[in-house]
Amino acid sequence: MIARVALDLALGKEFDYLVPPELEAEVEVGRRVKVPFGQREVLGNIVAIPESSPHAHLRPLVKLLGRQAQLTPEVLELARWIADYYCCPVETALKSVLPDSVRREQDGWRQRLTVRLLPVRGELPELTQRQKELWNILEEWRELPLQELVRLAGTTTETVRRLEDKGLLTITSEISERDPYAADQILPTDPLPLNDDQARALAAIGAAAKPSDAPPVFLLHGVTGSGKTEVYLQAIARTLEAGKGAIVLVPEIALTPQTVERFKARFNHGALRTLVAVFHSHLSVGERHDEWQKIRQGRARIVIGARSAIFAPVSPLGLIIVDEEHEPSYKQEESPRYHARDVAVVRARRAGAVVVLGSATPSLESYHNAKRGKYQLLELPRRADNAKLPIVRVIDMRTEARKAKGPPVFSHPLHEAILQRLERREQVMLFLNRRGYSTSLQCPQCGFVAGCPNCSVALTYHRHKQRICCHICGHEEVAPTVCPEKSCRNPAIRYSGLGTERLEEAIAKTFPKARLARMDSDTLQKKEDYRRVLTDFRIGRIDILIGTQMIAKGLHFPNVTLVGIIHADLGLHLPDFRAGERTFQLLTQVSGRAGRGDIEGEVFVQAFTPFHPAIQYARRHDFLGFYDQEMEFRQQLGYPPLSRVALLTLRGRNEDKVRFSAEHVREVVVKAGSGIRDLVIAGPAPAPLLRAETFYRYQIMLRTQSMARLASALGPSLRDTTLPDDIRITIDVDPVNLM
DNA sequence: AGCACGCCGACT
DNA sequence: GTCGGCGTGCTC
Repeated sequence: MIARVALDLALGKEFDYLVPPELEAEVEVGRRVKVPFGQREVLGNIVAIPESSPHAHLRPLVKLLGRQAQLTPEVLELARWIADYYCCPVETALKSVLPDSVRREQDGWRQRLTVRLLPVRGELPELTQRQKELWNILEEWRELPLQELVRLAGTTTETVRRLEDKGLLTITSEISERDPYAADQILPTDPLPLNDDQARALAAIGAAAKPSDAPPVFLLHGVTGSGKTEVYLQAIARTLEAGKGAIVLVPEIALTPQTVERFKARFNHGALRTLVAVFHSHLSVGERHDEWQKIRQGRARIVIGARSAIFAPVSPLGLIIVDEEHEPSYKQEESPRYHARDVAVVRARRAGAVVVLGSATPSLESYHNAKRGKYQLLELPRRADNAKLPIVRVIDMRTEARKAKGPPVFSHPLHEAILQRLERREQVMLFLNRRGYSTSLQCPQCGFVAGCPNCSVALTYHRHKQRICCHICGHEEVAPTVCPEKSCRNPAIRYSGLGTERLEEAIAKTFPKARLARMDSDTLQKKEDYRRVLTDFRIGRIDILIGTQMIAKGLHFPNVTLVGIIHADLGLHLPDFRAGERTFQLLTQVSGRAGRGDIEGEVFVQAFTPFHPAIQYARRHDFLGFYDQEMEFRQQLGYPPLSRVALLTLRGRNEDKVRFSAEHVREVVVKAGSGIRDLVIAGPAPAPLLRAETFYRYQIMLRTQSMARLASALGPSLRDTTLPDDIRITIDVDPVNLM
């Protein structure tokens, strides 16, 4: 018997081993193994059991790990698809598909000494005072961890051992499952009544769950607060009733205890009682192992987690939900560079499962698929509590700048609105997607700009630290007080461009009585900080919350009636064809923070290009209008979703060498893609950020409608291309970040 | 990935 | 004479 093994080394090659006769019965595809490899031993996964091997001399495998195949056939196939489509070795795909916690050689279970009461035959023997107390406690519990018993009885393990010697109890080592949510008190909840739109969506999803050969992908387009989660919960309930499991993907930042609790509360109790497994980056290795095993063993049938939860071994799988499907965090920015939303669609199709992609601002890709009938569109156009969408006012900062001497931090109307909220004891959120004090430091006399020595960006001034910092590589230096240019030394160096630190200062100066908090990665060093600030804000200990990205998503505070977007066009002019889409999404999401509950919200959008479509359509809450307009632009330039993109990036420390290698790679691509009619090859060109972390980068952008074909041609031919060893190449299929 | 093999320069 | 630098090639 032969086992074909993909080793835990990205060699892009599988190796065959003999199966020792005594292991033949246990060997199966997907199982982890330890095998000899040259002078050492390495771990890997059995990926096939072939009849014969092209190799004459096979060595026997050392041992099998675990009790059953860690990779289900379904997940293994998914890894193969990822390797093919995202152009990486299968081993690299396998690395993402199986969590580290279940790849290890030693068993991942936590063993604990457990004390169990034994039946007493006849008379109870003579016991000391301490022993008697211990006995009484154990009689009540019958079985409990040794540590626990010792704590309760206030004695030492020695006393317990004495009782063991007398034959009154046994001490055994047993698996004890870790529960990251053990401390939480979760009260059960019942399904909520649905409004007509929700009921219609649920009915469509439910009808699709009936066995069929091609269950549809639904795009659930629901405005912020339209009650998408309740639809998810009830759709999951129906999936469980049909005897199948579900995977729920949420963006990492939305994976808060509240989100998890909402799912646990519904399914940990009642007739459909099932365990809910949770995956997120803050779990320990051990917790992750136990959560994974819960699913693998079928004790948990619902998984909620971030990107990598799409690989959870749920079987049979009936439903996949991808909440906030437009979120860029679903794209993994290292190899394998997969997009969890797209993997979800592929996995569901193969498993015969239903997919629900939910968003208030769907990605153009998904909405386009819905429009051309590839996905089925479900709409939730109203807020579930019938609250109105906030009024959005766009403020032209050009005229504001003309009125003042230079651009003000906040406009007159926003100033007035903040004053009014403070008087009414309502809360305000101010959003500015840029941290630090000012974005650049410039000498007006000689033109000097403080730039990063490692990256092609200006250094950001951080006033609190009195340093200038690079937001790409982390380089820092002391902020100069005079122009550093030797021949200049001008003391009047100028700081320009607004960051959250300066916004906070300006607010503090203008509204001295208001209680402020700033949330960005500079103020939040620990994750408790995040929770603490949000709690303070929720209970009204803060009047004005200032923040970057991180306050934009998913948070809801009923007393927030005003949201100010300080610089709406910040991201609009980035060299990225999705700049408009991102801005539209961000403005819509941030606006959604205003006015839940019974008070109508108001949003002020400050912009220097107030008539830009991304801003105007967001102002009118008009997704469809934005979509049509943006699609026209994408069409003209042949960008996604009308084509698909693959981005090749070469990086190295010598710019000429990088450029030269990129030219060479272009030739390789021309050859590999010769069979693809609509292939457009652009570049090589310097990356938008030419230098990052001391590396020069050049890019080649490929566009085609047949990405699967291109990818499977590209992967092997680029792997066969030899480049200088100080030049690295990455292939990003369906890139989300073009920088 | 990591380890051996191999072929040239410095040194107890 | 031996120790060790890291280029090249191989591992079923």
